[in-house]
Amino acid sequence: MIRPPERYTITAALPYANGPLHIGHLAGAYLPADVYARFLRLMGKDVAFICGSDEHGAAITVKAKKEGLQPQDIIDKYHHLFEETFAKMNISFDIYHRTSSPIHHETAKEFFKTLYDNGEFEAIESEQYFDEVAGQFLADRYIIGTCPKCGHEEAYGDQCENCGSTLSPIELIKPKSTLSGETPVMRKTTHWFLKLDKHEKWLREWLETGALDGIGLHNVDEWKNHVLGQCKSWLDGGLQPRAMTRDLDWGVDVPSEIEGSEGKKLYVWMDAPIGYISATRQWAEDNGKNWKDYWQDKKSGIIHFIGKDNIVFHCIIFPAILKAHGDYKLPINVPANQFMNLEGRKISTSKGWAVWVHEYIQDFPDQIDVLRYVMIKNMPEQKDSEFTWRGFQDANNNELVGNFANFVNRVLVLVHKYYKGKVPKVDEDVEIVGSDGALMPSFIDSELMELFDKVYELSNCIWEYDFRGALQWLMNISSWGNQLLQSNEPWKIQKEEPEKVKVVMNLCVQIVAALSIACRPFLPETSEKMQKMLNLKEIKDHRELVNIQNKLAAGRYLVKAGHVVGEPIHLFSRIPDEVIDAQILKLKSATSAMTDKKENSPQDAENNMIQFDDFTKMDIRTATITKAERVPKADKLLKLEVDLGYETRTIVSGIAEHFEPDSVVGKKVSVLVNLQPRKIRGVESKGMILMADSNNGTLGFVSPPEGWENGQAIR
RNA sequence: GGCGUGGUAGCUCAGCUGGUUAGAGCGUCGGAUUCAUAACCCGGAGGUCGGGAGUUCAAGUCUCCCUCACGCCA
Repeated sequence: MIRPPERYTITAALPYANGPLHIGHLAGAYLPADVYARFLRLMGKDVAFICGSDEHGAAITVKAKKEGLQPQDIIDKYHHLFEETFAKMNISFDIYHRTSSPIHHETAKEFFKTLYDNGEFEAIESEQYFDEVAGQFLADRYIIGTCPKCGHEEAYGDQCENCGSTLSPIELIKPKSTLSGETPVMRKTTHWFLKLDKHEKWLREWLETGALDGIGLHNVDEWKNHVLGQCKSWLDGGLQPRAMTRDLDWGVDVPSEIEGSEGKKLYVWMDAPIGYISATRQWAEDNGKNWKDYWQDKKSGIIHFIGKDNIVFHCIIFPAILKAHGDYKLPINVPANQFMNLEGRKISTSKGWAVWVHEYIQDFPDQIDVLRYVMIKNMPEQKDSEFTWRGFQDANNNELVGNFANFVNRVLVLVHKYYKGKVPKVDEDVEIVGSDGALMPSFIDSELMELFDKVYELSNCIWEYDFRGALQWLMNISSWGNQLLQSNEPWKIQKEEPEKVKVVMNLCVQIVAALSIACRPFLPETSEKMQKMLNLKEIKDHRELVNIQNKLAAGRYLVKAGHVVGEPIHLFSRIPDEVIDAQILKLKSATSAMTDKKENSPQDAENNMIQFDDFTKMDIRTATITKAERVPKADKLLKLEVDLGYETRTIVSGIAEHFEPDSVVGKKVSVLVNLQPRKIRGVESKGMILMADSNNGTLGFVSPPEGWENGQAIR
């Protein structure tokens, strides 16, 4: 018998700080972790919910180089974007930390040193490609060359995108460094390898039985199939020593006390998961807690929420590291989610096929809970799942508006109408119609038991990481409320049977009150609104769900008779077709823009030669912007008037996200004047303003020198 | 290529250790209703469970082969 923990350490995968978050990230790790953490708090548990930015590694250095920035600039940009995005999505981290912080470097180094001292490492020398111009060793993906299998000339060191075969850098014909363009040379390097093979035996026992040295630590039945399957597959293949260091210039240093540490950094899978620990330390320091309680105490349970691509690292490598250190507890579960697809295709950052969370927040600022709802409803818990904008619209309009918000609204409206907002006192012996229909008489106490059962079922689903199931119970409760109203029809019997109506309405108020707490793990903002609407005291996220279950089980009411509820407001509103159409359009134009960009990269420019005549066909003129206004219902478009000297004309330009209308009036610009006119959002655009596009998404006008006349030819 | 996970109604998904007419939500069709954001409520139609073979008195649920998707590894 394994005792449930008293204290929980909940971690969500550290997002890598080199690009924004999309909905797949939310559905995969952050929302399930948040639902669980919020639920645990409502169940009265001690919770540390930990996350932070993963800020090291070659990809960040390379991105910085490409954009002419420092790595620090990149990580700051994304760290702050992540922080803001999570805050707005109401992900309730106790701390959102970062691996570039001193406390993390210190913790990670200490960890490495301990493992080193414990003799867990083995130094192995190997040869790797080295870029002599850039002065560094090259990660596999920063080497390109000709694929030995299909002859594709731009295969990466780890994979050929043309034929899909996996490669090693040594196989590439004519390898080239993507950093300098030079041919790299082989050079010897030494790294420290974790002797994973040594840990195979106990890992197998632990993963297969949930026990370590015969002592049960967790129940394997609670682990997901695909997680165990993946781990078993690794174990069956035999574990090999694995490098825990890299030749990099951006990361946590190998402790200087160790001989040969110069230029070596910790491997990301040593670095990032320790980020969970260092974040906990920081949080404990800030809040007067003892961090060891959350990582080393028997009464604590560690749970890692991650996506399926991270399974072996969290179930094998990190546990091995923790055990090798000696002081740490192992996770009691790693409920990895699968992936979320978008409109029938895989989400792809490079192809622009994604819904960015920060953009959603901009486009739907008052509908944060709607995204949370739809993400949880379609959470890829057991298999890859699917997000569609139509599905999003349907779920909002039919389930959140039609079922949930509608029930809450009709209850409050009726309570105001019949009792001026005062919850009526009831005679418990008055019979009402049960939700099963006209022939099933019932009483309020048995219906309150029914409410208890439903809330209990919902809780149970969450304990089992079945968040979709839990969400269905939530909707089941409000649907049941709608049925109760429908079968009793207060609006028909209020005159003849006011006592019966009192019972029905009182019951419905209890249901709404229960919903306001039960919905909180999923829909925190809605919970808040409902509490205010009901005039109940603020939720402190401590034991509220336990309390209502106790009350209901004891046959007590959640809201007392005589309590006055506030005015009803609409919790959700319908989303019209146009809004959805616009999102679908945005998605499609983002992908095609991405494809265009790729085709027009400088490397490709040589292959896309045009003739001189092609150029002379273009009539480009100097001009001045005389008027500018936003195009209604279009985020990106400005309607401009430009003075060409010989005439003024209207041009619609997609620069509204970069410039305020007022700021562009008077600007000297270059205009392509003989472009085929086109109607954009109902406005005829005659010509195009030339813009310079930087890589980091800013635009600048291509302007003639100061004092130049309008209408002059540019050639 | 090897391994893992999955392929169930139009859509999104549940179906534990094999056992009565395979479930839910949404959509659809029909009906009823007006307290409510044309929301709600009731009812019907619709799957033989990716394909094939096998084990069994009995298979979506076990075995084998094939196939498709995704992931991990080489």
